[in-house]
Amino acid sequence: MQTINLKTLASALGLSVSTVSKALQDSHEISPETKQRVWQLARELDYVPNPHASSLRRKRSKIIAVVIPEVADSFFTLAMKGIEVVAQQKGYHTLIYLTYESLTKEQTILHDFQSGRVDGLIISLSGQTTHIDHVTALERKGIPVVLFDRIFEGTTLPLITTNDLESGYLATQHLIRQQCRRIAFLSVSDSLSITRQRQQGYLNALTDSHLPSEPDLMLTLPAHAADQEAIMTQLLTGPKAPDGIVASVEKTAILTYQLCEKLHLSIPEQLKVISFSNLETAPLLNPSLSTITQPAFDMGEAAARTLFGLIERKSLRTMLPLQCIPSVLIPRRSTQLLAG
Amino acid sequence: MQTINLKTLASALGLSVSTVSKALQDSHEISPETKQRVWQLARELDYVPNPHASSLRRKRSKIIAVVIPEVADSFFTLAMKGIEVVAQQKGYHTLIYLTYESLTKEQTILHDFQSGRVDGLIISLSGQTTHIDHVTALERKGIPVVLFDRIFEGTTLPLITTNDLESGYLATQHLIRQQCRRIAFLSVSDSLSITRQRQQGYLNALTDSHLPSEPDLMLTLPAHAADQEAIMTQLLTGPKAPDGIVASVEKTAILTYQLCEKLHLSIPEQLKVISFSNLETAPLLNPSLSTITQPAFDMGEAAARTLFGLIERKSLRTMLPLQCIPSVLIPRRSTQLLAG
DNA sequence: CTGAAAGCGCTAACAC
DNA sequence: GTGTTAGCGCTTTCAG
Repeated sequence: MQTINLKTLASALGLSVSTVSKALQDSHEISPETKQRVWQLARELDYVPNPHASSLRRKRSKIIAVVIPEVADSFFTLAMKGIEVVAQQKGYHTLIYLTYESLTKEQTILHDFQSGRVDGLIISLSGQTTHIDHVTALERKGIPVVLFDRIFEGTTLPLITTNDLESGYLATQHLIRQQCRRIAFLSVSDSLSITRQRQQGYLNALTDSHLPSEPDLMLTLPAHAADQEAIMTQLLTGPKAPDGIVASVEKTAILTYQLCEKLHLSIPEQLKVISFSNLETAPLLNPSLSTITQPAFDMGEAAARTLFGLIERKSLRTMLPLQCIPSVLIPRRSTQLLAG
Repeated sequence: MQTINLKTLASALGLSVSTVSKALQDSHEISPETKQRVWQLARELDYVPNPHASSLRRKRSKIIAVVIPEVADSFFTLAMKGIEVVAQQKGYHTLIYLTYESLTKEQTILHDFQSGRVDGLIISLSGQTTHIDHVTALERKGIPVVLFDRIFEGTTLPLITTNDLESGYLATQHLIRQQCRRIAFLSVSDSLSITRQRQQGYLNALTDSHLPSEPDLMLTLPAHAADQEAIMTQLLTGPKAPDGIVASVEKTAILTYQLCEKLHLSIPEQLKVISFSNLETAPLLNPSLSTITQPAFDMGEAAARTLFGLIERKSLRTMLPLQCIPSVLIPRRSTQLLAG
């Protein structure tokens, strides 16, 4: 089976390659009749243009890259979908990369993009990422980048976030109103801006309610599952155990639930829990989990739209305002105040 | 900033382009000294090869495509991760496409791959897909394809599945042993082979236990959420309501839970539920959900390994045996038999 | 061991 | 309105 390309079409039609090329692109310089002939034959022979040749020549690939730390989290799954919807609509293809929270991997992946492999990048930073030289390097090479969710503070790159500081505040305030007095804050990385924001919100809420902040109650869990469990057990069973938990990451809330079951601690009686989460099953958990629900899909969509904005009219690279799409607090049974 | 390519390197080193190219590929025809010089300069100037040029010339792209119906399901999220791990390890890039259960979209996406955009494809078919001409067309053009999870019966394409028939049987048998007598089977598509397999397992189990199969108890839910709810409510509140449910798709189990809460039906007292699912939170639901847990990650990994096997030694395209990775039944409270 | 040359398939000046 | 030409950046014969 001979692969069919512009040359095939051209000679079959007695036209030049360039005429066929222009006809297929519906160029105004080609007569309607010729276009018709070209289109028809192309359809008959099922011509599919070679994207590598086109990308090489045009110096743009119609491909974007999405780089995220993990996918086992409902947030990223939803965000990815938001991105994919827009990309498909725009006729772009989407390369996906997971960094597994590793800065090295992130750097390697991004470095490759110097080559012109992709026309733009949407990235949520790894938990290890403490500087973004590898990201700004791309920007400088003219490859548009949009940071979303796990952004980096103090950069002029376009950012899509949610109101992490405020949400951290509201989550904590909610627990305080439910009469918690010893509130723990759980995270998995302390280098991330979203974690710091959420934690700052937590601290602000404590301050505003004249509650002390105790370092022992602010836990950054290690990567390894066994260690996580040990540390958490220590927290929950210690003499100064908390009566409320703000889980800044879905995973830590799940861990809390698991341990509470194991340790026979009852939620919300002995411990109230609220989590940043997009779990569809949050209302169905035992007990149903109070959440700060992030607009994951919308954030993905916004990131993609912003990126295509930059790709399509690179010229006017005006400073884009930070786009902040608010999260919502949904109280459920896990933070319910019980009579008695 | 001038983009640096082979020509840049070559002239800077006083070598020819082809020598530099070969050196970078560590070809044996190049002297060690020359290689050293080339490598060093390449590193200094931060040379990154242009993949489009390379793909065009070599006629392979080092890119694979993953086409799946949805991503909002924990199965596909995990499977994707399994694929990505292998791809990254093999130095391949991964394009991701969602079909949103649409055959048309699936066809459009696959048609584009005729162009040589990707070196191989891993696909789980859309719910609408009733023939796979568009898939075999790729195979015939020499592009390896692996079907996973939602496969098509009666094809010689390599297949990665789990034991759907047996699992359907076991799930149903489990409910029967828990003294259910009117067991419903919920699905979202009846054209899919996995659905048919699971349903056949369900039917076999009924037969083996001398229970009648009632058409009214086999529900294929429509795509639209509102309709789903109406139909399910009718099922659950009707005069011939079931006392057990086999949910062949995670989504339908979640729906069942939601409606039971709304309708004040208690699980497992009035209704027992078991679901095909990979929900991490299944043990934490209220009540904890009995599941048939599919080896999602392993299936993704197996699919990717199989694909790379085909890509890397296309020649020996021996008939690959169907790979079946078994699921496991995990009984939890939602099917518990209660005293009294 | 190194280099010259051809060309992958497509696009974009620039002629005519 | 159509064709000619010259590459995009890389790989790969084939000479030397």
